[in-house]
Amino acid sequence: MTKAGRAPRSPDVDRLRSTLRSYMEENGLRSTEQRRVIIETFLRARRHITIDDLLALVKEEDPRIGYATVYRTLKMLTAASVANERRFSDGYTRYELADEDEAHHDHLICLDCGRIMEFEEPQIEKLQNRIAARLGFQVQYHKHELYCVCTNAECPHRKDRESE
Amino acid sequence: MTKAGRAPRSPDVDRLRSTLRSYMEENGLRSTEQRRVIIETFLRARRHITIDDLLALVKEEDPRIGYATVYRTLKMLTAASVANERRFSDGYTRYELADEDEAHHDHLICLDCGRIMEFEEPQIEKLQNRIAARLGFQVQYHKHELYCVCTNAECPHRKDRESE
DNA sequence: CTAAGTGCAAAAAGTTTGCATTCCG
DNA sequence: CGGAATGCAAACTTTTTGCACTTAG
Repeated sequence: MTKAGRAPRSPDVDRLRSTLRSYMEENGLRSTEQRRVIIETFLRARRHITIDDLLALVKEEDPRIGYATVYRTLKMLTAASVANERRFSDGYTRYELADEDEAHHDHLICLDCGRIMEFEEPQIEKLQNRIAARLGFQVQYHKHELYCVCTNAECPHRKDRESE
Repeated sequence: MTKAGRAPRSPDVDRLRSTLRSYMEENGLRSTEQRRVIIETFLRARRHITIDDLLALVKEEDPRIGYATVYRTLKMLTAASVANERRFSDGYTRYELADEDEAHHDHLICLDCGRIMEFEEPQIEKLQNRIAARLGFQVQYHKHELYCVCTNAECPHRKDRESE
């Protein structure tokens, strides 16, 4: 439950910044005004943001920044292991900070309102590793998504459900 | 384990045919030569086939059948709950027969050779339902995919792994 | 007959890239 | 300065659709 809903400001941000700094240095990448704005906005943004949504936020700060720069910056963050790409079933690629337990959390997607929540369940991790081992495999990464409807009648997000 | 690898010819095919027949009747849909070829080919094909691959098989039988017809026929099968669409991380939409336990199996994808295997683990089902309930949700459907590498050195499919 | 289905080619929708220009280091 | 980064627009990739023609019922 602790991770449900909006993730708290991650304490990892500092670590991520320094990871990124190293990555950029090692690869001779430059720190530009656009990248700074995009990265700061991304660090502040909600998790699982799409390029379009991030671009909109970025444009509030500097309207001249274009889609391609946001796109390329997110790719850079991904390459630096500071961000992770996620593809849910809505056709968009979404990005999230690659914080510490990134490898261990999964997602619950609300079919009513599109909210995306996170959960962790070590027991499921164990079971899936066991299954893979039994079949002769080792899990490199996984995807576990629960597409749900809200059971709380008072949920303010609940909507468009008269059709049942 | 019993479901690993190629699924056995499902005994559900008869049931699916009749489901489809009803669906088409109820909706005033017609049985055409193209649809018959596409459907028979699909029923015979391996699971998780892409439109392109199915089209190739279909063209062996009748080269004049086009992509759009295969596309629309698979959409029809999906609407009739005879097939299910699956999107893995390779950019293609894949289709599988919606057999009995379709709702309960998940997938293991081999990163070495792209093979897709199935597994079932009722305990994971239970755990995920419990998690959703705790957060105030009910699972409608889910996606659980394990992206793995093969641990069997003799695996004939194993390849392109010298780079580690 | 006529509404449904087909095949083609064009439109969408998202992602990726080429290139002239700008700018960091 | 020189190579890296940017912004635009064009190219791609895969899915979806419009339309004139064909055909099942």
